[in-house]
Amino acid sequence: MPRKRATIREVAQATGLSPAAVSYALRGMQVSEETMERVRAAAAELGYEADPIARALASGRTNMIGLLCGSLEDLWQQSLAVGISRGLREKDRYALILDAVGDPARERALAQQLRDQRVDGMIVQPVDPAAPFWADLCESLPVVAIGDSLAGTAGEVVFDNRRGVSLALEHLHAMGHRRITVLTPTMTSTPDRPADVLVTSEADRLGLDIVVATAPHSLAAATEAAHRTLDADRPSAVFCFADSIAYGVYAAAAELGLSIPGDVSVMGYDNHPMSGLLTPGLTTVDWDIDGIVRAAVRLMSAAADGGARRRRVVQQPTLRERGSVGRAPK
Amino acid sequence: MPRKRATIREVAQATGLSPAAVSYALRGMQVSEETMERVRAAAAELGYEADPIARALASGRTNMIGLLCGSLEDLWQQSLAVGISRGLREKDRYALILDAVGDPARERALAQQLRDQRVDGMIVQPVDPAAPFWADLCESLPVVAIGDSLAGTAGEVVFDNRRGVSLALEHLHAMGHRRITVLTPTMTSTPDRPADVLVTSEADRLGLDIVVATAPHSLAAATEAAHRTLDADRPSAVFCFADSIAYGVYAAAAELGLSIPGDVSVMGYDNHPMSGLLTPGLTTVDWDIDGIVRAAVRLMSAAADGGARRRRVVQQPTLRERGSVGRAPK
DNA sequence: ACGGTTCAGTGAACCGCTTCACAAGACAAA
DNA sequence: TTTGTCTTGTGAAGCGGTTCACTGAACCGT
Repeated sequence: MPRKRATIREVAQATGLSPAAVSYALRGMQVSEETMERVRAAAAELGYEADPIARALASGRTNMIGLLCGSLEDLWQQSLAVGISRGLREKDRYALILDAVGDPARERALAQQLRDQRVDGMIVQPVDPAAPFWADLCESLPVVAIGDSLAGTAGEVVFDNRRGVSLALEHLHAMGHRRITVLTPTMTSTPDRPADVLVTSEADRLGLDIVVATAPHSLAAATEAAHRTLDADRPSAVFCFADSIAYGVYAAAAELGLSIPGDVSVMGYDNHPMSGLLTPGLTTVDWDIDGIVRAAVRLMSAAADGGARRRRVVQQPTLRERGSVGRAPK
Repeated sequence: MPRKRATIREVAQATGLSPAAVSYALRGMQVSEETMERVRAAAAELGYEADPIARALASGRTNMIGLLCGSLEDLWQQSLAVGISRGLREKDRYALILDAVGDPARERALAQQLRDQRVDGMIVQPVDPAAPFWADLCESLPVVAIGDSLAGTAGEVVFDNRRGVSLALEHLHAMGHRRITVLTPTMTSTPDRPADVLVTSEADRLGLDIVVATAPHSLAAATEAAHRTLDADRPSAVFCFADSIAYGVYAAAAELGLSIPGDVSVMGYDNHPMSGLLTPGLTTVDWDIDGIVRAAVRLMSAAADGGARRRRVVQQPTLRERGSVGRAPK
């Protein structure tokens, strides 16, 4: 039978102090060393543990941070979420992890729900960074954006995608590839996606002939999408804007009996741990995931503690060459 | 500027009713259709949204379910967590995901914290199912255990590990393997782990010569552990008690220049989506992850809504043969 | 000895919602 | 008409903390 928890008033009773004094003492403010000790002892004695709900109601702070992911079907984003969740826990906060599954409408709804839930702040990987609601959101609570910038006041851990795309396309170019299909993550109705623009302009610069298509993150769905790409007018290389999608290409290639990189080269983006295990290893653009996690957690903690809110960390990618990109056939 | 949220009193004011009536109306109890309509309209008008914190304090229910994972370094468990989180969200609950990283002490601490956080229930993958605190916990809130049974009142989605182990070892036996190393997930100080017992007894039955060792879930660490195993007195097959660990064996084998299954056969356990993508594909014991997710969510929802608490779902495994287990060399 | 600061601690009003006990009116049964 | 039951709705007391305004005492320099 779960004995009812002790309340602050009981501790007050036990020490002969007022509830207010106990409240202050437990948070180490405004009281003498001696009282503090007395309160601590009594609290320990009674097994007192402050109720986070009551505390949240009174103080307006919940110790929870919303983590709004772009799409948790992406293994890399899963790792990111797990890492951030762990990082926040170390700072004594809880992460409320939600998944927008690449849908801007859902993203909007979840952001709203998270705010209603009274989180102290939000870490988001915006699906639709241009959506207008971000500005309002950023005003009502600290927000840290990962990947893309957000209008309004927000911390940012942005990726130098320009450079990432360069790295990838330049390597493909150097290996002689000219006809390339780019597979970017499917998102419901986001117009003018920055990734597309970047890829197109970079391809132009290099004189590449590219086709942009989309593919979902989940292995089964990505495989299907890749299948269509490879079936049709086959390019000499496929550049996937997420390693998860590249996995789909591997699967499709296997089904079609195509060899990588013999028949088609594959370039990834992320460098998920599994990418090195495939045969051949996936050549990909590496983003230091630990660095991203640390930066996001640090920015969020600072912001939630009332510190600086506007702060920008830029992540630089590196090319991780493995075996999936070969010389283009003549 | 985030306009202050409307409170229930303002809605009461607007409709000329008492706060109590509004409270009831919004939850569809005890009031006439007409008032209900009136309240709804006023609420919509004012943009009223009930404050979950205040509600939680007053009612004692938070709409949050704690999800205590054994080790999120395991990709399969990551998938599980993501799935459950999504499933709970569909039932209008939030998941608070925590990671025990295979440490019973940490598991205990986190369970405690989750309870302090006032979650309505917990879904756990017990690291140490025999720990005594589970009984108390199960008494104070609904608990659904995944994988292992828990003493005390709790819903359970248990795996027929006996059968899973049989499936794996029998297959290895059938393929002629006699000297087998079993790699089970590392956990800090759990004595008499059920998995070990199971494996040992099953191996005895089949007349297998097994060595049990442990390996962590993370790829890097698992690789190192696998390295040690393969370096030493090499078995003809390795049975990994988690696909994540098998991935480490693949990596180690590659480093050592060993071929799978030529030099060593590998058997997994879980069937993570990536397992089919490796070369050769990982032969593994498949647990229907969607089924597990659905069952866990269903049991938890029912229990948290005050329904049946004791309920047991048993999952049956199937063998998924791919190419990583070959005939043992003579 | 005196006004002016600190310091430690108190009371009471919240925070915004739920819920219990009860009341008033409508309606049916006796 | 009286009594009893049902339906709607009300008032007020919580839930368990935090925080603001304030008091008394001690301490300070002059």
